[in-house]
Parts: sequence; structure tokens; C-alpha cells
Amino acid sequence: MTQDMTRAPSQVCTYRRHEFLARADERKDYVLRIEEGWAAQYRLLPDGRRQIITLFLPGDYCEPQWLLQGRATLPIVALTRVRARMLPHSRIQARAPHEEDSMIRVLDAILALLRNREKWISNLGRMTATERLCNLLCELHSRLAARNRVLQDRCAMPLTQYDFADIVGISPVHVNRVLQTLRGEGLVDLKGRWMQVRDLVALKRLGEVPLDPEPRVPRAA
Amino acid sequence: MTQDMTRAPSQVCTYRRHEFLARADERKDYVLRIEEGWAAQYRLLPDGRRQIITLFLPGDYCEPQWLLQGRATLPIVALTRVRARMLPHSRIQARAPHEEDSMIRVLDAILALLRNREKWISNLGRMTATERLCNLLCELHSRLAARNRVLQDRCAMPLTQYDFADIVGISPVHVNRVLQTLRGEGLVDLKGRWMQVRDLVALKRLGEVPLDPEPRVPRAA
DNA sequence: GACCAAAGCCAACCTATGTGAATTGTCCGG
DNA sequence: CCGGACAATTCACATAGGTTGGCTTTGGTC
Repeated sequence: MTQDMTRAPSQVCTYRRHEFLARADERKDYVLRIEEGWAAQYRLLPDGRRQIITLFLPGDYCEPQWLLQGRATLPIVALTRVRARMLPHSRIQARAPHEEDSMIRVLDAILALLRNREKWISNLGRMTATERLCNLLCELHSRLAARNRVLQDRCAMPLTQYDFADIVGISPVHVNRVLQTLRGEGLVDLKGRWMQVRDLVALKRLGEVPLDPEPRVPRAA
Repeated sequence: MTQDMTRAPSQVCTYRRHEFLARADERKDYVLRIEEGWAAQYRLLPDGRRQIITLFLPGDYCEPQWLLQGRATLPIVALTRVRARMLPHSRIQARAPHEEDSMIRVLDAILALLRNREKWISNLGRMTATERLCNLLCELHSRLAARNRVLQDRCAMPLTQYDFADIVGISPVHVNRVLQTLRGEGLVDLKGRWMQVRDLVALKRLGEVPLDPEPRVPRAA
């Protein structure tokens, strides 16, 4: 369980669209690293309203906190066909700090999640529908770019308008309205599972993507 | 720096209302444990819109992730007079796992934050103003109860209606409307920095506080 | 015990976004 | 090439919640 465990090629698993990578409260003695495809973690209200909490893209660790808590808290569903690598906890712990899939890297991923949620919370709480969508598109664009998955100004965009709705907390109909406008103004074009970003700067401006991350005085002061 | 460092009584600091416990991007080589008072972490949009991301109550570690990232990401402001204990990283690392303020405890706090944000995201994204407020009130009630700060059905409630607004993402005026209704229906009474919970069950029901945490089939399936 | 600022409250009006339901487009397997 | 299912689009109408502005109460301070 030392040499073999840490050297052996880790297991690869695949999921079809709509298949679960995790269910709520399931035990997990591994962490996934997504190689291909998209997945979403969500919460469901009793009456069927759904809110997507996290998006997992290629290269992301899917639920790094499984390492620490040993179980899933929310369901995770594949939005496309997904290929992922299973990284058993033991394997991660055996890695040297600088190596791929080491403890440090996974902890870092947890911190990144935490910070991303700060952003999502302020999006949902304080931004308009248009701002939220632009902000999301910018986020996806930059995450994909960081993984070399943007060619020219085009990248894959497997999310349906229903998915968008469940991420930015608006209705599917309104998603459609906003996307039409953005398309009309020549900012982005979503068509057939692909996104073409025509004016990234304008998109960032609309999405309030922080150019100056400096805080001001709080309202109360 | 071994014996002395880990045994010496850690430094206590106090902040007045509206004073900063942290500013964005400040270096932090300690974690705070709130002993008394409330604090809030927030994001500010360029035009002044504010969204509170985290509330820190007595007993909470204020920004456990400072341990891992060594710096603050967002400003934290005192909502009341606050007394907090400074726990230097070195001190935390020197603790045995079962002790107070050990590494494990702090990591646990990070995970708790992560999970709490899942809830806040789904609140903001998919619940109505009334649901959000009820849910928040339930959360605060239970967090205070866990720290033995609820007597009978009363507890301190230092948040102003502006604060509520910036937490649940609605306008202060609407906070007022909703609170009036809740008061009128005999569910809760917010008056002069105190909250009296008159019907906790009804409050939880309105706030969608999960009675069955089981997930259903996602919309897409 | 008067004063001031902050917090709470209220009403009239307005708009961003939701809802319901029907129509069209697209893709995939047989 | 056809049928079915899902996705996108449209439209008419409804409403939750935002905004503005003014008034009142509260609580802390000198």
C-alpha cells in the first residue's frame, strides 16, 4: 500500500449526462479530478426549485473537501459525458507537496471554492439578471482559458438555458431574454453548445468583474 | 518559541462598532476567535451595493482560512463592540488534535463555512424574501442556541434592518415589510436589539429549513 | 433632559423579472 | 426520412420587490 498505491495509475471513471457523480451523504474515500466534461452540484427545495452551487470543469478537483470530510454533502450530476480520475485519499496523502494531486494542491482547491462562493453570493444577492449572466460567462471563459480550452474567442458551452437559470437564480425565460439582448448588442453569441465572446471587455464591464478589487467604506460608516 | 509560544495566554483585542477586523488583502498570521460581539464579512460593488458574505458570532473562528492562506480576501467589520482572541498560526500548529484551537478544529471550521455558503447560495438564488429572512432567523437562532445564548425564546439580535437587507439581498424597505408581517402573524418579534421567537416551528417551515434533507431527482432527469 | 443621528416605519408609485402556455427549432436514433 | 424529446423562443399578463421621500421613534451623549 505504499509504493504500489501511490504509483499505480489511478482509476478512471466515466459518467453519462444526467448520471450522478455523487449523491447527498454518500461516503467518499477519494477525490475526483475531472478530465473531460462538466458537472454541477446543486441543492433542491422540496417544491422542485433548484439552485446550482458549484460547477466543475475539466481540470477541477470535484469536491476536494471529500478529502477532509470523507463524505459528500450535496448531489453532483454530470451535465455532459464526463471522464474523471479517482484519487483515493491515501494516494493524495502519499504525494510530496510539489507533486500533482498532493495534499497542498487539494487544500488550495478548497480555498478556491470558498473564494468562488464569496463571489457567487454577492452575485446572487446584489446583481441584476444581466450582470449575473455576464459575470458568469466571464468566469467560465476565464476558467476555460486557464485550461487552454478557448480557441480564438470560442469555447464549449454545454449549459442549457435552464442550467443558466439555476445558476444565476432567475427564470429560464428571462435567461433567454437577456441572452438575446447580449447577442443583439454583439457581446456574446451562444449557439449550439458553443460560446463565442465577441467583446470580452464590454462583457466584463457589464458583469462587474472587478477591475479595482479595492474595497470602499462600508455603507454603515 | 515552543513552550512559551503555545502556553502563553493569547492576546485579546477589542473593536468598536464599525471598526475593521480585517481589510481586503491584509496579511494575517493569526486566526481570531470571537469571544463577544458580532462581525460581518462583505463585498462591495463599485456603485455601493453591499453584500454580506459571512456573519461571525461569539464562539466562531473569524476567518479560519487565514491559517492556510495567510491573508484576508475581504473586509470584515464589527457590527457591535467585539472582543476576540488572536490565535497565531504557530500556536494553532502546536496544538494537539483534541485540544481547543487545534489545526483540526480550525480545518473543521473551514468546512463548516463552505457548507454554510451552499445554503446561502441556494437561499439567495431560489427563495423569496420571506423565506430568506425566516431561514436566516432560524440559522441565527440555532447558532446562538448552540452557544447557549438563547434564554427562553429570546436572544440578542444586533443586526439592523439594513444589515438584514445586505445579507438576504433585498432592500431595507422590504425587510421592514416582511418583519412586520412576521410580527403580525406572531412568529417572531424583533425589537430593540432583541429577537423573540414565538413560533419556531412555523418559522422553520416558512424558511424551508430542511426537515427532509434527502435530494430528489434533478429537474433535468 | 435636550439634542442629534441612526434606525424604524409608511405610502405611492414603478419596474425587473416571473408565469403559463403555445410555437418553433434541433438533434438523435431507428 | 421520420418521430420523439428536449431546447430555444415568443407573447401576454401578473407580481414581488425596488425606489423615493417623508415622518417617527429610539438611544446615546453632553
